[in-house]
Amino acid sequence: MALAIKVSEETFTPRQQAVLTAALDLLVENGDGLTMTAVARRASCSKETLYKWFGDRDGLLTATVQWQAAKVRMPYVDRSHLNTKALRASLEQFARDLLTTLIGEVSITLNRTAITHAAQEKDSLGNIVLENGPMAVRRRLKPILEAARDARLLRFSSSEEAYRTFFGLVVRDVQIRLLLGDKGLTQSNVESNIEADVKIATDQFLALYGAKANT
Amino acid sequence: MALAIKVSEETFTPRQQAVLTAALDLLVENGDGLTMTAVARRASCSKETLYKWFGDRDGLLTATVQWQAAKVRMPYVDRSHLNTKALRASLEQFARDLLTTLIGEVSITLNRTAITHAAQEKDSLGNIVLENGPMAVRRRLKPILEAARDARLLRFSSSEEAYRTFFGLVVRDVQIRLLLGDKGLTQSNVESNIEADVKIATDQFLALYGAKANT
DNA sequence: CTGGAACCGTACCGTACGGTACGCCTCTGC
DNA sequence: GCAGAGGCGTACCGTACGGTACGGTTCCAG
Repeated sequence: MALAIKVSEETFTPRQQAVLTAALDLLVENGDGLTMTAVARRASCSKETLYKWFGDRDGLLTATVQWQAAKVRMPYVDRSHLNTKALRASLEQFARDLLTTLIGEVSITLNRTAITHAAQEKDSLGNIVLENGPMAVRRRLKPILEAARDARLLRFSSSEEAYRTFFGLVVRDVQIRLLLGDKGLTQSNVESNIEADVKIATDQFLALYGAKANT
Repeated sequence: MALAIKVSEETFTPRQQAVLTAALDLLVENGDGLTMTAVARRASCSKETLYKWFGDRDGLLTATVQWQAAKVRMPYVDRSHLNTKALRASLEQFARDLLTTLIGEVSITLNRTAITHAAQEKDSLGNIVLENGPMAVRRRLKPILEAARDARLLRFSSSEEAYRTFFGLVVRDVQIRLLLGDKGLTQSNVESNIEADVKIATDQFLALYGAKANT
């Protein structure tokens, strides 16, 4: 419902961004404890303003998720002169950014919110998160993989399969465990192992798809 | 906070199971549309009975998740005479069961419910799902991997790392996409590819950890 | 100075839902 | 046959929250 907000083009005023920040903070702190009253109080604005700007609760939620999800950064990779070393570095950078992002509280919150939403025939939030998460990775990674294949650095028949393998090797069971609130997997705990995990995943990926002897 | 229901030992009466079935159905259909009134109506019982049996809404939810999650089946594997072929078959069976389970509507619903719950400092449901999902796989898979290592069929330094790699290779981005409600990934769509995906994942795992030449 | 737009704060309304109470029925043990 | 337990259906209560209305304040344009 609400207004179909196209945040992609729309620029939120600083005041509106402050409101969205408040909303996100509440989401992170409280999960779905996001009530309009709470947001209004936190942002020191009136509920009427919230409804005027965002239409309804769903609109506010959508704007918040959209606005935050768009902030996810993906590494740019120079595709012009790929060699074994540069490819490895690029892959490691991808893995590092992916892991760093998805163990962050913001990512966990956004994913949880979108999944909760998806549990009610509403897929809009899910699509936003998908588009800025896995699909963004795929869009950015595939061209690199294909360039590497053209440069005879990688071998695979389906770049889709290669991308999914990379994703699986990097993410493993980390994301689902974090989403489920696994206590044995604190954020700092994972964080300290990122570098090692990045290296393992990249090694494994190159072992599977590398054209030459691995490593 | 309800009664601490220990479903693990407790046997639900058929009538109670009928109620839990109704609750699960509502969860599957409606996500969080699970209201006490709806369950009572669907199960043709009184709300008073629900509260008597399950304490409160959370208790009913917990019982439902617990009861269903415990139904997840994991393949038993004969560890006595492992050889290359048997190992491959076992791994494929694991991959097949894992994929089949987690693309099912019940699994998706339980995971979504638990994640929604985890978004509110409540980790009980998350722990139940974790314990019967990823952790159950780990418990069952690790001994096999270690037996295979002892039999010189696999090589790895950490069975934990090997398990996680297997999990990642099998699950890839399928689960998160389903949880987020990705429309490009219908259940039947994935289902028809299970066999191929199982084979790919197993091949890849053996390529990485197999002691001899791969395949 | 004045009119109006934007917005804050708060009070208010309607509803949905968790939880309780109660009357009535059915089935079982004595 | 009868008492009591278990359970169904429904009415009811309290509250939390989405959404609206409105008075008061600030700020700007003319």
